Amino acid sequence: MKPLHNHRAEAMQRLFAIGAALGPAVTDSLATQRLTPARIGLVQRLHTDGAMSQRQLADALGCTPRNVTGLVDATEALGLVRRDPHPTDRRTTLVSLTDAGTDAVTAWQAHARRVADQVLAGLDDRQVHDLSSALASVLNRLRAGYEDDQS
Amino acid sequence: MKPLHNHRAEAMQRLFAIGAALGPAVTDSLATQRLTPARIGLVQRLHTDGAMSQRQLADALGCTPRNVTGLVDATEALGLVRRDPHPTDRRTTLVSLTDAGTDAVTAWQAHARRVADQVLAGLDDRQVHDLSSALASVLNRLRAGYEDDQS
DNA sequence: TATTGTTATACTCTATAACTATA
DNA sequence: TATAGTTATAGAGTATAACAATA
Repeated sequence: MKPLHNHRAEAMQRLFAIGAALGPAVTDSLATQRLTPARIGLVQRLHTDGAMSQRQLADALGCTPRNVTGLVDATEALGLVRRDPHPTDRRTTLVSLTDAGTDAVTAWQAHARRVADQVLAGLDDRQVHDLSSALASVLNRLRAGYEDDQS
Repeated sequence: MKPLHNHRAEAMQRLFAIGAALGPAVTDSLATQRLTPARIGLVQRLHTDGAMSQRQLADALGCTPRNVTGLVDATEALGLVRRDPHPTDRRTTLVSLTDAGTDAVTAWQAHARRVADQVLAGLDDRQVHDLSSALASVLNRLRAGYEDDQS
């Protein structure tokens, strides 16, 4: 029996639990605005990377073009994004943020930051620093090793 | 401008990223068995806490009784769980794991442990220990502060 | 009258496949 | 022939509300 391994299992359990709790802690507040995680993801992507075609959105979000159609339909109905024709390619639809969409992103990011401050309030600066570098290592492993698993 | 706050924002971004990546890293492997996160959650709960009524399952999983009906229908069709009449209360249905259900849980936990070993491989024991205690603090904040947000 | 689990209905996210318009 | 976005269809998770059987 290796006690070291138990520590690792415990750390992973906590990572899982935080992952499961962190999303809802931030996204539950969106429900009143008829927003959802997938929709805020679309709007946020446009805020980060600027206007793009639906095809580019599908690639950026890692989903199908059909899914993008639905998400753009929903956020367009909410007045957060706008469809415009592409200047040269008449097949293509350009999706861009409206002013209301920009407001929604900034309000959501402010809320996420408040949650962050609250969640990390129990740690001093040194602990936050150590946590952050450990998480960076975990992230690298997760991203690097994940593709290998598929093969 | 407070640089300390940037460290905290960075740590939170990494927590979010890990939360978003960790789930799929473990649950994608279930798709071939027609299992899903919600279904494995039900089966795992029965493995942890033993047989219980659907009402108790709804409370334990934090969802509606209607949702439990669907999840039990699906996992029962897969042969992982079984519905039995309650010995005294004829309204109640007792849900319990089958042998195949137990096998599915242990196989899934073994897979999750392999992912854990891979993900934490970049950290030494001391770092794992520090990470784990920092995560415990974050978890406490998350669970304690979350209810306060609602009020 | 309250509780258990169901049917009925609806919304969201997601996917594949077939189709239209355009390149 | 290939690409962009759509309609058609489907499965999964989730919710509320109405209902039947039982307590």
